[in-house]
Amino acid sequence: VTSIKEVARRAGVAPSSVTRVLNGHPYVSANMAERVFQAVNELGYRPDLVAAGLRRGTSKTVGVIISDIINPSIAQLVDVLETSLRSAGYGVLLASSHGDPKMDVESVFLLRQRRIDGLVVMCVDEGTTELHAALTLWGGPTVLVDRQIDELDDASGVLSAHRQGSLRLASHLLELGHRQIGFVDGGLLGSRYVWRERLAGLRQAYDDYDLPFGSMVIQTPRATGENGRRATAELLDSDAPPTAIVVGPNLMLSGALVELGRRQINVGSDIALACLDDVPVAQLHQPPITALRRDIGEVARTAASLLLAQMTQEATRPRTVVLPTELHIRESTTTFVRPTANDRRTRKTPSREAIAEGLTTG
Amino acid sequence: VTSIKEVARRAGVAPSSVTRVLNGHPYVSANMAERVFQAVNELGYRPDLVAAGLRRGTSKTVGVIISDIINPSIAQLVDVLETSLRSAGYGVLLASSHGDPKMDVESVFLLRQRRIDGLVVMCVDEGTTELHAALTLWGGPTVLVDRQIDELDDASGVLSAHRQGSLRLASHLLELGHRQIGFVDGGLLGSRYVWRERLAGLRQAYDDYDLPFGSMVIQTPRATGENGRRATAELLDSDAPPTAIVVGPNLMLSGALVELGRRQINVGSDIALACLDDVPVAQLHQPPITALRRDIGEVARTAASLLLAQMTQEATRPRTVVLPTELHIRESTTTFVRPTANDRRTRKTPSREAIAEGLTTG
DNA sequence: TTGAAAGCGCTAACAA
DNA sequence: TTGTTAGCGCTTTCAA
Repeated sequence: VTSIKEVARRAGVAPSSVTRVLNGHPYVSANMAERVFQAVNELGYRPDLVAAGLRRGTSKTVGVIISDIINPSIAQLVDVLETSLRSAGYGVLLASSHGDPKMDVESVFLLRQRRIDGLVVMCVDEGTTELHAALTLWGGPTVLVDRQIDELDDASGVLSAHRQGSLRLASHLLELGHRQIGFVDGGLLGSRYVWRERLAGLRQAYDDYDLPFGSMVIQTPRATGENGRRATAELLDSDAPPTAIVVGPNLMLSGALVELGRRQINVGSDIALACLDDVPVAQLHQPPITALRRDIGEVARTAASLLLAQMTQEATRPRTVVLPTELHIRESTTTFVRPTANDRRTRKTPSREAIAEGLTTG
Repeated sequence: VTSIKEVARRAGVAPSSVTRVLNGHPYVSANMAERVFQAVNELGYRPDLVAAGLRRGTSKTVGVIISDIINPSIAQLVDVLETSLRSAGYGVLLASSHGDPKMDVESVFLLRQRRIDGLVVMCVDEGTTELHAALTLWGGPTVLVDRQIDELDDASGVLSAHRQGSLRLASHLLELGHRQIGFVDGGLLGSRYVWRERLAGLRQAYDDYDLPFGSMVIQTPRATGENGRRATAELLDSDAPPTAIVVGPNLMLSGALVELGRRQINVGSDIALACLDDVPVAQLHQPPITALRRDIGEVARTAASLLLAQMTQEATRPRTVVLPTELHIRESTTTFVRPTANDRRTRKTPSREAIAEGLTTG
């Protein structure tokens, strides 16, 4: 309500001088600075960032496109992202697509209309040409999180090494003698990149052991508890039920645990179970559940810093950073009586790091 | 990048005419409208909402202050809120406090600087005078969700009938013969209103049955799985261990289940268990867990519509709406062998609706 | 070191 | 029915 003019009038100076004082212009007399500060305090003046942005050509606002905030991992990402960006003076404009790829596209347009300085993309489907077109049209600083768009060459990216993680987890299970691995994840509405990489790692593990691909893979549209439960039931009811199950995080894991509980199948002793994200429940569960861990906070902080670099430094080239995934082996897979002990074999290639990616690429 | 001037030039009209066409001004010739639309399409023009907002004095943006988006209930609220507001043409600026009441206050100032048209408050601590001062200074359309600030008389509110729900749940347990009820919730960093009301309902239930208050109440600072587990352990290790446990949602519930599992205490047969929110796990669990349900989507939609009413209709008085809570009784409480059958008694007042609040108040 | 003036992109009042 | 003009609140030349 109080504008810069009122402050100027009260301090007996010109509006431009108020700006100079507040923005730390080098040439201001101590006398004027003091008068301005006093007026500012008396009036409780806070500059209008929208007006300033219009003039400066920068809004100090970042758009964040998310597929579905109900997913706790995404919620955490948004949380840390907001913290990092806020401390750099940026506000976060949120656009959720609720699992609808069309909203991904519309969000890009809407955020662009709001003059965002940068964009973080955690969309539903990064594979549509409409989205590629919209992002190209936008053309500003962009970071893709756990998504890959080859058609977009001037965007930064933060990826987790899902393929490597999946490979390690599957190798762990194959090493223990498992041959039938059930694989349940909510991939249809979510990142294509993550799904593709996880599956590739799984395939590679069988390949490394010179075994035929023995996984039954179920991809659910949404990562809900009911879908997790149903997919688990489907696995258990199949002709060749798995001796080990790998399941997506959060509600999917809960759903799987519920179905196993109903059938009185004990995790660890009757079946091996592992989770694709190291969520709290995995650690709390008795027995503790083997899981892949990635540092979501670091993913978010990296995304923020890549974006800030692009927004503040003109010359910054977009970069893609791949962050590591760790396998945390716990009792849910280690206490299992070896299912096919007579068929033990070792990896044909000695190094399990064969496909390890470099941690950063230009 | 393309401004209204370029559109005007291409269409051979004045900029103001472009505005008129795009904003549906009544007096525009079909001829001009067509030329403008064509130019708009050719250039892919989308008006700059920031500039329009500066001129109009309205930003079509709403600020949302949240305590912690990690909480799935809050995530869902934000999700539905965003949907409702977006379809009314508003963008959502998110400000998370990460459990720090000071950030609540700072967020109000920051959002104000960004010229928001309205504010949704789901802050960490609605009880500080600093926040009251900041909100009063802001003075625009405001909706408090599950929070109550008496000092603020021109804000709308959406509340859930937590007291009534808690009363019903506790009555249900007392009716079954339980006398020692363990009560675990993460209230310290979160809404004072919710905590206060839930506790009041619990107290009232004992009162209605003319029984001495027999609950052991544990308030954890954050609603984490580990805190839920630890509080449950504390209850079970106490001198008078409870025969029934009431626990907060999500991770708190998971934590409680874990601790009971570790001790081989079977839910339903060895102990009664109920949850303060009807989260998916409560329904999936075997046996299904008795829970209080509120429609979070409706809470969010109500908040959105109250805010929209205040933002669009000048004369709208702020309102507070109380939405119902339902008790869903499931096997986790009904299969329990009555713990103190020799001490059965009925409620002294016949109506359990004694404290039922009216569903809406001015 | 400070003030006056112009302008960011849009819209609304006024004039034609 | 349409064009011209002024101005939202701020910042940035330019001039003093």
